[in-house]
Amino acid sequence: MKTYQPRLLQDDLYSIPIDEFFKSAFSVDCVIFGYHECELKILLIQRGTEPYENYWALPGDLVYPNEDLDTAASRILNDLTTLTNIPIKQVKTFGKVDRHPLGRVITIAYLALVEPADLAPHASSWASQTQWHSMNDIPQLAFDHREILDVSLEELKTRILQEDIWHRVLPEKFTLTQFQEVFETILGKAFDKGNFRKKVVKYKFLRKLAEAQTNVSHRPSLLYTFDANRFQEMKANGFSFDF
Amino acid sequence: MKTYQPRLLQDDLYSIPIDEFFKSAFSVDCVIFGYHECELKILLIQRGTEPYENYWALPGDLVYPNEDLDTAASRILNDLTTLTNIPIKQVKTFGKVDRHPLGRVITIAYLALVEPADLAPHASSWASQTQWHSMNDIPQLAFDHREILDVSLEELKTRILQEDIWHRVLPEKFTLTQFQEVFETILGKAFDKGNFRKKVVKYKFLRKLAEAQTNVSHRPSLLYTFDANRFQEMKANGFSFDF
DNA sequence: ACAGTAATTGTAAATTATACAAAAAGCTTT
DNA sequence: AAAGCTTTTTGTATAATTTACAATTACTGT
Repeated sequence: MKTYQPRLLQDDLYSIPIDEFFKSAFSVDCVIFGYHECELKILLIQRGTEPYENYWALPGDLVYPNEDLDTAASRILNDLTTLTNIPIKQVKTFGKVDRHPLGRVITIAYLALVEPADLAPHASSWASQTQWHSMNDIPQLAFDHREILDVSLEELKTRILQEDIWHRVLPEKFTLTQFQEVFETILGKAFDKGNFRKKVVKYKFLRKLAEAQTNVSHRPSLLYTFDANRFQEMKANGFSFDF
Repeated sequence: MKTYQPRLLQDDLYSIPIDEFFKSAFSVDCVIFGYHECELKILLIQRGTEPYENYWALPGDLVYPNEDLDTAASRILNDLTTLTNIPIKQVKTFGKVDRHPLGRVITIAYLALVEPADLAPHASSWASQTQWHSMNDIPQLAFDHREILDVSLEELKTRILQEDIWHRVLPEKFTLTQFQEVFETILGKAFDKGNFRKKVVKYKFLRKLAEAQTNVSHRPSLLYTFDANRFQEMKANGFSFDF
């Protein structure tokens, strides 16, 4: 039988039949955060089968033998939300030996931030249900999903400063207050309104429109749009918010 | 035969025997950067077997069935350098379907920064040789290792600002100029000496000693040590250099 | 018209960054 | 021993940015 000779070791102590190495699987777990009106949520499914039956869990699936990892992540997100073209990016791989009761399964976590209102209401024609949970009230989770969620939240805090993922959770035309609220909610801290506004306006990728809010019982706010091109240019030069 | 029913799909189109999923393997590739006197290097091995025989490659190995990912990374680093207790952290997982000619193998990249002089000279009792290469002169690499290296270099630039990995490439007692050179080399840009010094001194985790350099043909520099406790405290509060 | 509310603009003080220049402390050369 | 060379170390004047507020504005509802 052909054996796998570890390339880095000098003796034969650890010779293991190569087949033993090709008995693993990997899954992708999607950490799908939702933001709506100052609340951060997380999309969870309730498992319909063992192991961890009835537990809440991050939506995930095994990766098909001929499927790229990134493709698998997009597929799962799409199956679950019907959303397409959502940027979804790798966070980290979790690979403890005993993390999965059924065998050696490592999982690659992916992260996305979406607007919950964009989701097609998902009739659960299969056993497990899908539900948004507030980040302030997370049930016990299956596997090591709590750890994955914690790590991903930290990653979200980093990404929101570097990428334009906040764009997806705001309407096409938005106020600077709405913009500020996204950052306050996700980063978990408040900013001085006047100073925050001056800081972001000077970057020039938020473009002031001629329109204003209507039907608000106070001074109406001017509306802004996002100039994605300008942002990409700045990102290419290493731009990042320093909140 | 038992089949794996993808949890997220509503029909049976994709039912695949579950065995098909457990035919993958994963490897760990170590991106070991070395810094010495204003030069950044990378540790490569020359492969002694197919595929990619004779190509230079990042040192890596398949992960044993009962081995944690982090453990595998430390093992490989230790086999190669005899170094222990080096912090080595995950960068990213690379999982294109066709990245490995022998089957479905995804690889998890890990990163470390070490002082080349610390390495026990490694008699190559096995076919492939191990060698430091300047980052300015990288040969063609096996698999997708060039991409892995590029991503890891970017990650190194981020980590050097947030973690104390620079500590390992400096002697116990070092000058502020040496300290500055590490950052200049890795980030690839120069800083004003006076201003750089003032900025880092005010953080208080570099402690001035009563000693100075000797036998230098110019004003001798005062020596500093690193106060790791103070740094950890600051890191816990979100500290990061803003060079 | 007036009160209530949040948006927007303004500003003074404090802090930090930047670009240099000057002084200091060794060795080396004359 | 003095003068020169080199790099460290400290200083400084200016510009730029941050911060904490205050003042003003523009709507709705009474």
